[in-house]
Amino acid sequence: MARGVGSSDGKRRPITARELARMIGVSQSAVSRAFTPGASIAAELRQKILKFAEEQDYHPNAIASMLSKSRTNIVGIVVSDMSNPFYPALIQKLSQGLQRIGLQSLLFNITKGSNIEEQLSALRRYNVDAVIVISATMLSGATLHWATEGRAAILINRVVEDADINCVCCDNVEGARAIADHFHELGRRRVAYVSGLSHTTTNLERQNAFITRIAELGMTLTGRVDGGEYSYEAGRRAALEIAAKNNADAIFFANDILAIGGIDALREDVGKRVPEDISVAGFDDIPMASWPHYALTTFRQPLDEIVTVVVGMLEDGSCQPGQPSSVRRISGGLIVRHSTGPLG
Amino acid sequence: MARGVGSSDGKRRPITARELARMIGVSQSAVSRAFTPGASIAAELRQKILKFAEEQDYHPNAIASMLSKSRTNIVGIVVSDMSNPFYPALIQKLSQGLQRIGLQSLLFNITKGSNIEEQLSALRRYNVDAVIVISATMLSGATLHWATEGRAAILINRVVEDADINCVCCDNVEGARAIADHFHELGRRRVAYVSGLSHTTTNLERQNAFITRIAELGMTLTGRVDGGEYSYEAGRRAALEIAAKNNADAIFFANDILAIGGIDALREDVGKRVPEDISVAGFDDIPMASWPHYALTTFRQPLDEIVTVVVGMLEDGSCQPGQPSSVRRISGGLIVRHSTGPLG
DNA sequence: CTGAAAGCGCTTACAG
DNA sequence: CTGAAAGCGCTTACAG
Repeated sequence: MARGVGSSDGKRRPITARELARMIGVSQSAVSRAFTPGASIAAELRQKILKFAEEQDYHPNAIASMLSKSRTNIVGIVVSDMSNPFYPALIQKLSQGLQRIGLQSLLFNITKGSNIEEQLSALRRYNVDAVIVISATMLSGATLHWATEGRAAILINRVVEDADINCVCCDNVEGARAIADHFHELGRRRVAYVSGLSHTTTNLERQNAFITRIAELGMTLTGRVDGGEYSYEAGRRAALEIAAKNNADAIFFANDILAIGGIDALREDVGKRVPEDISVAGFDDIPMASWPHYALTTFRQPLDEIVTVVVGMLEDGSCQPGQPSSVRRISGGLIVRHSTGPLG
Repeated sequence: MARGVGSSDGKRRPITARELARMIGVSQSAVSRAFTPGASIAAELRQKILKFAEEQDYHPNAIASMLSKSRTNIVGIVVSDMSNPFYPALIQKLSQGLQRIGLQSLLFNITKGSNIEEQLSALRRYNVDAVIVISATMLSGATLHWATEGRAAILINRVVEDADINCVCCDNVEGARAIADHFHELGRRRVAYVSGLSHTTTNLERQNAFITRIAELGMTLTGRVDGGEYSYEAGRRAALEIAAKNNADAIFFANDILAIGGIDALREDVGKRVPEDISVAGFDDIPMASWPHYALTTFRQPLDEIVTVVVGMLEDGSCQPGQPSSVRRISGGLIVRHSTGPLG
């Protein structure tokens, strides 16, 4: 076998509990108990052992612990698209939230094309305690089931109502309605909608709520384009398409990165003024949305609350396989900026 | 103990090698060998076992394997700042590169303020095979040594020449000189420099090379500001400071996200034209650098090559503790865009 | 090539 | 409260 990571040259083996126990003259069980909160061990013995451990730089081997407790304290985080700036922010907050309750994050970056089950096989072999799926797209229902069966699982920003699975999701209906209402108040009447991936639940919820609401308000849907992905480039292409075919005076993009691409296309490629000629709104409130050139009106996804709910479910065990699954909708908030100013 | 992730309710225990072996009527060793590439086992036996395994949905338990091989196939990735869009892109490519050679990524998101060694303690307890440190900042030399001692380690974009540690880094000197040369060709003569964190090696290299080069070229350094962090907001603040005090006709920002903030401040807050009044260049080539409003001239960090080199070092074992450490400089490339157009 | 057995370093009933 | 011992599910010399 090739050398490479893990070959043993140069690595000093760390000291074990048994060795430490022998040095102190206690049993190995005692050492284990000293490191187990709530274990039945005399306070002084624990102190003594911890002191020696410190001196000898002993740390319990987590791998051995995993094996005997059949619990890893590892959460698998399944992601597919870090190019949408919304995800890095979420992942960062999430992994920090998990760290706070003693859970580590094992990152699974799935890519289109290659065999996804193969990419996720480590999820099962490593016996992660829980799976958090952030990639709204990419995973079919079957793969999702396969990847999460028999273990705690939470989907973020993807909803599967029928299947027995936990979902934590921004309130897309609330958000899409808020955008529609906002367009209406601004006097916009010919609106268009741009989706990222039309079949995703995130999109369906936003799209249906938006279209329903504009109909209620007596506005016209002048165009609907599917970008094919949630990206800056897709937003540009979609905006061009809408500008070419429709006379929309407002566009709601399914998320911010699409909207930002859209604004650039409208201004740079088509020569439209945003917002004077056409209002643009997005969804998420990524950092770039507040950059002055875009000043994008958007519906904020409450990252902190989402993370709090997810971490809470992991902490209280309510996402365990035995438990009834739930769909948690987290309320967001409309952020009005310049991209939806008055007609000019 | 509280319920929570890992409590056993509802989880079916997966089948073990011993159970599978009994079903087939072979030894447990045989099952293990069937799953070990290169193990001495008859081809037919292996096929038979793999077939049964498939049927019974048996997968070797990676935790047990880790314990007996004392090798985890896990790489700890230490990150501190995912808000700079350069890092998500790097992490994504890196984790995919690692996955390709069978390594999983355990993410460590360290945060200012709290105890870093505590946050990194899992790095040791989990016995990761290797540590990749991406956070240029945050880690003191001592912490770095503590976190990586005795195991394979690679620093990305941070260089510690004296310590015995592996570094993979974009050629900052090449990049900073290229920017200086480019400013000079454009006829700019009064240049300023903005750092993110002045004490980081990344900054020192870029700054020193830049300042040295402009001196060689007979240009004047009219200002130097430290942003205090690599962020959009810091870039804005720094640009304002420079605009207020100096009459610079070009600014080199230590990275793109600073430069983008700088452009916005110059245009929105100070009313300067970029590039007609002042040229702006950055470093990294993040996606936003190519957005038309910024069209930022920058020095591209070759992400793919960096990842290739890192993965290669992990694969061939050259980053093992026993091996001599090395500093690998990866060559980048100047990307000229509109932000450094001719004087207007 | 194959199996029995020791061992990886913990946890945790069990008995005292 | 404490220790001896079985067990977590693999890997891998060792003997055949």
